[in-house]
Amino acid sequence: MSSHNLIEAALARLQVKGKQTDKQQQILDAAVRIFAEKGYAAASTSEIAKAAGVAEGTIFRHYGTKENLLLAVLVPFLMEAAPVIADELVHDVLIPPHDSLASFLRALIINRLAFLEANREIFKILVMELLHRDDLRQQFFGMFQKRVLKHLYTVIEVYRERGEVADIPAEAIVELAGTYLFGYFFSRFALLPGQPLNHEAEADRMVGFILRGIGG
Amino acid sequence: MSSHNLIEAALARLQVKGKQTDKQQQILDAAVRIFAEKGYAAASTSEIAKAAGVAEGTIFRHYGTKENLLLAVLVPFLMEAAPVIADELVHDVLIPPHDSLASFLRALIINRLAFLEANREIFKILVMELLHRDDLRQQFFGMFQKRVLKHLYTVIEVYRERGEVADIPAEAIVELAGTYLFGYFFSRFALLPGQPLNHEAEADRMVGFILRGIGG
Amino acid sequence: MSSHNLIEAALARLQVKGKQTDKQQQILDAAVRIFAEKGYAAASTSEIAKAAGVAEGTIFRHYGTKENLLLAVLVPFLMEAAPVIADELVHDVLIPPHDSLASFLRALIINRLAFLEANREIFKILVMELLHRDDLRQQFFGMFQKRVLKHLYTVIEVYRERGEVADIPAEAIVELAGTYLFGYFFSRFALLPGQPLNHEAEADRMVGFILRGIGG
Amino acid sequence: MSSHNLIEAALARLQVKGKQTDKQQQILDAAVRIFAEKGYAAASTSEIAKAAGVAEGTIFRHYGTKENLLLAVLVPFLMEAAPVIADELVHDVLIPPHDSLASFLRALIINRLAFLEANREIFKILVMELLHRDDLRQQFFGMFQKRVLKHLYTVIEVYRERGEVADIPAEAIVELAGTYLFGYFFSRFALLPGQPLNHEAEADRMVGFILRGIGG
DNA sequence: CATGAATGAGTATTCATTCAT
DNA sequence: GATGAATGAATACTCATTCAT
Repeated sequence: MSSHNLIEAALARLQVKGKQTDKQQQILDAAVRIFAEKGYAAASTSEIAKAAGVAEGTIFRHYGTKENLLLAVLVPFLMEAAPVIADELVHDVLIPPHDSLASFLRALIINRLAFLEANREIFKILVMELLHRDDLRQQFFGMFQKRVLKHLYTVIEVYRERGEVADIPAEAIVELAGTYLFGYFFSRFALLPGQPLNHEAEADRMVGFILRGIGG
Repeated sequence: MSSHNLIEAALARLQVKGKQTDKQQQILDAAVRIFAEKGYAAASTSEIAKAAGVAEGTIFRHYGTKENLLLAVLVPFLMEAAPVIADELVHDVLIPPHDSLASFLRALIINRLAFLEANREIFKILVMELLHRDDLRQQFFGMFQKRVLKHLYTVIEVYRERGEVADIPAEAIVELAGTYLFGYFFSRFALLPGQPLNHEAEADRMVGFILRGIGG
Repeated sequence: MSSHNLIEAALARLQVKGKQTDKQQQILDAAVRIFAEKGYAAASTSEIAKAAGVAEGTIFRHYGTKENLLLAVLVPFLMEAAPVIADELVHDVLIPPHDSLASFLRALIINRLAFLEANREIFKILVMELLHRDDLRQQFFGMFQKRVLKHLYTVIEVYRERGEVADIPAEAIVELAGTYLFGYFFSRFALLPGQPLNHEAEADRMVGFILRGIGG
Repeated sequence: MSSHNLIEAALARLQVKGKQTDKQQQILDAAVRIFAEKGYAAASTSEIAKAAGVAEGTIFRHYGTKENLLLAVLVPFLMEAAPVIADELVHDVLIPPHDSLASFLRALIINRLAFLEANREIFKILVMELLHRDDLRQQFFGMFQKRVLKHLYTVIEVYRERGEVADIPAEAIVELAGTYLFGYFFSRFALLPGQPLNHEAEADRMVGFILRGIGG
C-alpha cells in the first residue's frame, strides 16, 4: 500500500470515473501509438490531441497532466500483467494437465507471449520509462516481487521435488530463466519491429533452451 | 560502408578534429551523465552546459546540434564495442588456452562484462535510443551482423566439430545464447542500479546456464 | 495561378480563418509598425509581442512563423493594390469624365497617392523585402504585369489614337512614366518621413511633368 | 562638420590606417557581396568571415564592430559619389562642349550610370540602410544638399537664361527630374537583377523624357 | 463536456564580440 | 597581425497547461 502510491493513485483515479467515453478511448489509443513511436518526452500533447481527433484542452480535462496520461496508459497494463500471472501460476500448477515443469513453462510462456504481442506498444513504453523513472521502477519491481516472484519460488519447489530442476537455489533459477525470458520479450516486442510469432514453436524452443541449455 | 552513413558520418566528424580539448571532454562527460539519467529527449542543452561548467554556445561550437552531441557520445562506444569483439573472437578461439567452448564463452563474457560495466551509462543511452530511432537501430544491427555474428558462426562450428554444442543450427544457438546475454546485460547495466559485480562468478553461472540450462 | 504560390498560399491561409480576432489585429498592427521601423530581419518577435500587448506564443499560434506574419502583413496590401488598379483603369477610361489622358492620369495618381499614404508603412516594408527576396520580387512583378501592365497598354492605345501621346512604343511610355511614378512614391512614402501631401496639387505637377517634361 | 559625425568618423577611421591589407580587401569584398544579397541585419559576421577566407576574429580586429564594417563599405562610396558630381557640374557647365541643357544632362546621366553600374551592390546596400537608419538618412541628405543640390540650382539658372527650361522654380525642376532619375537608378540598380545597359541609348531616352515628357 | 485561444517558461540554436595564444 | 575557442545574450519557436465560452 505505502510503496505503491504512484501506480495505485493512478488506478484509483481511473476507477473513480467509471467507463471511458469515446473521446477518452481515442486519446488513450493515440497516446499509446505516439508514446511508443517517439518516447514519452519527445511526444507532444498537441500531437496526441491531433491524432486523437480531439481538442488539446480535452486531454487535460480528462487526465490533468501529460504525466497522468502516461500513467493512464501504463497502469491498466500493469494491473493486467502481474496479477494474472500470479493467479495462473497457482491455478496452473495445482491442476493438471501441467504435470511437468516443461509443460508448465510452456503454458506460462505462451500465455505471456500472447499478452505482450497484444500489448507490444504499451510494453515498449513501459520499458522506456522504467529506464529513467526511479520511482516507477521501484514500484514496478516491488509489485513484481510481491505478486509474482513469491509464487514462482513455490512452484519451483514443487517441481524440484519431482527432480525436474537442477540443484540450484530457487532464486538463481528464477533469475537465470527470468533474465532469458526478459531478454526474449524485450528484444522481440520492444526493440525489433514486429513480425507476428508462432507462439507454440517459439515456446518449445525457449523451454528447450531453459531446461537443457545449448550444450552437446 | 553504404549503410553506415549516420554512424560513420559522426565518426568522420570526430576524427577530423584531432584530440578533444578540456572543454570538449567536460561536455561529453556531462552529456553522458545527463542523457543516461533522464534520456536524450528530456535532457536540455542548457542543463548539460551548466553541468559541464561551460557556456551553452560552446556545446554548439563543438557539436553543432544536440543530435550530433548524442552521436559523439555513442559512436566511440560503438566503435570500441563491435570490432573488439570480432578481433577477440578470432584471437581467442585460435589460440589456447580456450580449448573448450566453456572456456571461450567465459572469456568472452568476462571481457564484455568489464567493457559494459565501464560504460554503463553510454550503454543505457544506446539502448534507450535504439528503442525509437529506426535509422540508428538499423545501422547498429547491420554493423553488429557484419562485424560480430559472422565470426560467431565460425567459432561455433569449430566447437561443434569437437562435439561441444547441441545439434542445433548455429543461428539458433547464437540467438538463444545472445538473447540471454542481452537480457543479462540489459537488466544489470541499463535497467538496475549498479552494484559492482564479481565478473568471474557471474560468468561461471552464465556459462553454466547457457550450456546446461536449468533442467535436473 | 502557378507562379503565385507564395502570395496565394498566404492568401489562402488568411482566408481559411475568417475574421481576425482582437489579438490578431493588435499583432498585425504592431508587426507593421516594427517591421517598417527597423526592417523585417532586425525586428524580433518578442518585441512585436510586447508592442502588441500579447504573449509571444500567441503570435506563433496565429501565424506559425515570423515569415508568415510578414506575409500576413503584405498580402492584403498586394491584393488590394493591384486588382483595384486594373478595375479602375477599365472603369475610368471607358466612362467619362476621363476624356483626356491628363484627366485619366490625374485620377489614377490621386487614387494611388491616397492608397499609399494610407498604407505608407506596409509599402515601405514591401519595398525593403523586394530588395532581397527573389521569390517575392518575381511573384510581385509577375502579378503586376498580369494585372496592371496589360491594361495600361490598352489604355494608352486609346489615348494615342486621340493624338494625346507621343509616337513612342506603349512599353516605353509605361516604363518612362512608371519609373517616374515609382521614384515619386518610393521617395515620398518609403524613404522620406511623412508630411501629409496635397494630393490634388501634387497630381497636377506630376501629370505636367509626365506629359510635357521640363523643357522650355 | 557637426552634422556629419557618423560618416566622417568612419572616414577618419579609414584614413588613419593607410592602405588596406589583402585581408582587409577580402573582408570588404565579402561584406559587400553578402550585405547586398541578404541585407545588413540578415548577414552574419561568421558568414562574411567564411566568404572572405578569414577568421572571424580578424574582422573585429580591423573593424571593431559589424556596424563599422558596414560604414567602411558605405563611406568610400558616398565620398566618391557626391563630390565628384559637384566638381563635374562646375566643370561641365562652364566649359564646352555642354552648350545645351540636353548635352549637359546627357553627360551627367552617363557619368552616374557608369558609376552606379560599377557599384551596384553598394548602392543597393545604401538604399536598404537609408530606409531605416534615421541618422544615416539625415546625414546623407544633408551632404547631398550641400554638395550637389546647390550647384544644380546654379546650373539650371544658366540654362534657364538660355530659354532651355520651362518657367518652373529651380527647386521644382530638380525635384521632378531628380525623382525620375532616382526612380530609374533605384529600379535598375537596386531592385532589378542586373543586365548591363547601353548607357548612351539609355541616356538619350531619359533626357528626352525629362525635357519633353510623353505628351504628343 | 468540449473547445481552442492564450499564456509564459523553456527549447535548441545563432550571434556579435572578446581574448589568450 | 591573425586565429578560433569561448562566451552569454538574444532569437524564433514549442510546450504543457489554463480558462472563458
